[in-house]
Amino acid sequence: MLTLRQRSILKAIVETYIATAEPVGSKALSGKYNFGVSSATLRNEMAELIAQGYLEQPHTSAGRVPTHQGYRLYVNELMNGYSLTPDDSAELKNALRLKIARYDKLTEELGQVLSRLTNYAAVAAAPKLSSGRTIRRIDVIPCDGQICVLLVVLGNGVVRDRMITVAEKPSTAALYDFLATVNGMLVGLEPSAVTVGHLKALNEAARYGCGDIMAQLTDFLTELAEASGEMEIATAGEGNLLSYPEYRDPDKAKELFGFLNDADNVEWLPMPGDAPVVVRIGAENPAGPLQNASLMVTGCSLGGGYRGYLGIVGPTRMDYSRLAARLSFFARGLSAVLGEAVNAPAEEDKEKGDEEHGRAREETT
Amino acid sequence: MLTLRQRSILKAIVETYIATAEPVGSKALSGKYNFGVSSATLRNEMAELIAQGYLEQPHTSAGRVPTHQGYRLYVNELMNGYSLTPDDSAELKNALRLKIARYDKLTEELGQVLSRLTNYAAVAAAPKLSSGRTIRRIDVIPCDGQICVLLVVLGNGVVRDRMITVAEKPSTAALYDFLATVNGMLVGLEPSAVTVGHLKALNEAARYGCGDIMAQLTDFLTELAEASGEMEIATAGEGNLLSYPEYRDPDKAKELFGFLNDADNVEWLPMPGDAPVVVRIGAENPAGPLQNASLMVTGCSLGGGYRGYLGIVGPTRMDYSRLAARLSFFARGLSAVLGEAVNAPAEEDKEKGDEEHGRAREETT
DNA sequence: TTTTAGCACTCTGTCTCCCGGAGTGCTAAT
DNA sequence: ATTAGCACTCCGGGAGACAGAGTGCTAAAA
Repeated sequence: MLTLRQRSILKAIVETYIATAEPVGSKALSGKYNFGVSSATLRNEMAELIAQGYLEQPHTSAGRVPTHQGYRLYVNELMNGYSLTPDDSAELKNALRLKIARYDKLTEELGQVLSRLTNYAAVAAAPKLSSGRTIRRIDVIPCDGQICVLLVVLGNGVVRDRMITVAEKPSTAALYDFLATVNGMLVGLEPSAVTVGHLKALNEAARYGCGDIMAQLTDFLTELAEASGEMEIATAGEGNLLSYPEYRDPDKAKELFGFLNDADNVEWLPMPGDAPVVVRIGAENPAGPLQNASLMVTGCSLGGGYRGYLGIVGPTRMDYSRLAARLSFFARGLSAVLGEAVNAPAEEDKEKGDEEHGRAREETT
Repeated sequence: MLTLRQRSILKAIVETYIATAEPVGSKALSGKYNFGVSSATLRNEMAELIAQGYLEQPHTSAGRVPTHQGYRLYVNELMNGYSLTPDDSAELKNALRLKIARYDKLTEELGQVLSRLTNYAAVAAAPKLSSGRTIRRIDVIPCDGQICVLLVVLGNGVVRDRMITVAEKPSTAALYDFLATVNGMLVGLEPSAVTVGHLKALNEAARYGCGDIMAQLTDFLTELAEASGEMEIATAGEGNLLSYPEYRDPDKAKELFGFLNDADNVEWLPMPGDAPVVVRIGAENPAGPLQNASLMVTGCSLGGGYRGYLGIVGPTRMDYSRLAARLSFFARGLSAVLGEAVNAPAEEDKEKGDEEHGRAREETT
């Protein structure tokens, strides 16, 4: 229902608005781009675009601003795939040399890197470590005094530990027996698959001063089981948003900051299955404070079949094309690095697809 | 050199300025407090306070604002010890029921709690886990495929782990021998005390396919040794600052945010030995972006002889008295909880000193 | 029928001016 | 030493003026 010319006008408007943050008028537009038509014609076309809901006017006699719908059309059909410049990809690749020594700080570190890379607020999410992994080994290591360490090693090299205190230390032999029993029964199960029956049986085996340990192990396993399937989410770089005129009002900024920092709430983060990059523009977001912000999210493989998610939060007036390209490139690079850490595959197909990272998949509406 | 009356006038000015964020004039002051003197006299005294550097005027014919020096005197000598209300202490105690299941997220979680509790930006610092602890046990746990997990258990129940990949898996027996040798040689040492000699000797012992593991263990130990003595630092709740008029200018806010989030830099955080609460006001801070902010820091015991630090960052116009009280109470409570987790002492002396948390120790100048 | 030129109109943002209010410094009287 | 009084200063907010950018509409041109 939009003519070709209308589409290219919309595209031009979105792009200049993204660049300037100011309503764009017909004259300025016809000066910058060369449509071969006069500003009057542009005005007529813009009027039509307003009628169809792609643009709006802050007030009569102001320039035009894209609506959510306008951005959406832009993202879905209009915007160019962005070619990363050599500088871009060098920068991104460089950022990928991050240390992932500590798996449990992965989300935080990724968030920080990503926010620095994009100059927006970033979000990173990964399944909690125990999620869906089977128990490989349970161990108890006595330390100083009454302290012991409980260790649960899960699939893919994930280790969870917990410090406990015991009333009295079991003998080495008793501990050995205890561990043999426990491991015999629980290895191979997921924490969530440990039943009351298992625990009861183990409790009986836990004589000779291991009862105390058993109780705390039960707690620990329960906790691991409960964390299964949950996502851990970290945000970073909120401060970057203060640069953008949209967030110069500290109250707005504060609202969004507060929302992003409320780590308990993950509902707002889409977790795309296979779309390269999911974009949610303004009102498309379910959560209130995001309704005048935009969110871009992409998934990445964390190795071992686990998926993490990387995203960017910013004003609706975002450089979607460029950011989608960077986000997607970064996520793919990360997948390669993490996949490599686990599966050690050959990796040198990185160069081949640099151009076509830019196209974002439309959000299912 | 200040008369008693001047001191109480300064006190009144600081307190009303803290409450209102607006320059306080002689008339308003004489209306609110009852000094038994007229506003003219107040003016004379205020002029003297300006001459001595405790106050300043944004411009002629405006009210007065405390200088850093004024705040300093207030904090050192003028302010009342703040009595926590029952609500206060209930709230604080409640916050102490936080989960400290994951020692390695301690700083982040504490920072978040503290910022929520105070409505300022908060900072928490703790020594990196490996700092100064001896090796209790080293273990290697084979997982799926070529993945193994390297475990190093340190004193006080601190566990560090690392995922590694090996070219080929050693046999169970070889691994057993290898671990026996490694543990025999390294247990009881601090990671930083492991010498090249040790490693060389171990390398020779690492036959039967364990060479790969040994190399990665060496890396890991080196890393642990290097982290010794370093502090880990986390900030949280920067967004809270946006509420205060001092940070309504997004550029100011951004500068401070950026600074606080630069985790590499810890120079700016004082780590008091025994002072209840250290206060650094404005220009007393070494770091640029903090020079028009204030910082309150207190230490707390993390158990096992380790000390962490908790702090608050905000505008110089802070409610020092109240915050010092809360900070100190929180830190003491935390010390009790963490001390208990490690040493399990009796703890019920908590109630006794609620009144005198408020007095902050002067910064050594 | 589509495009364009022209024109009158509207709205914003900025600048200036103005004024009330709060506060000061000084002087003279208490 | 204190106070009352007074003239002066400065900020902040509101009213008015104005330039600039942009619009909608109409009538002419293609």
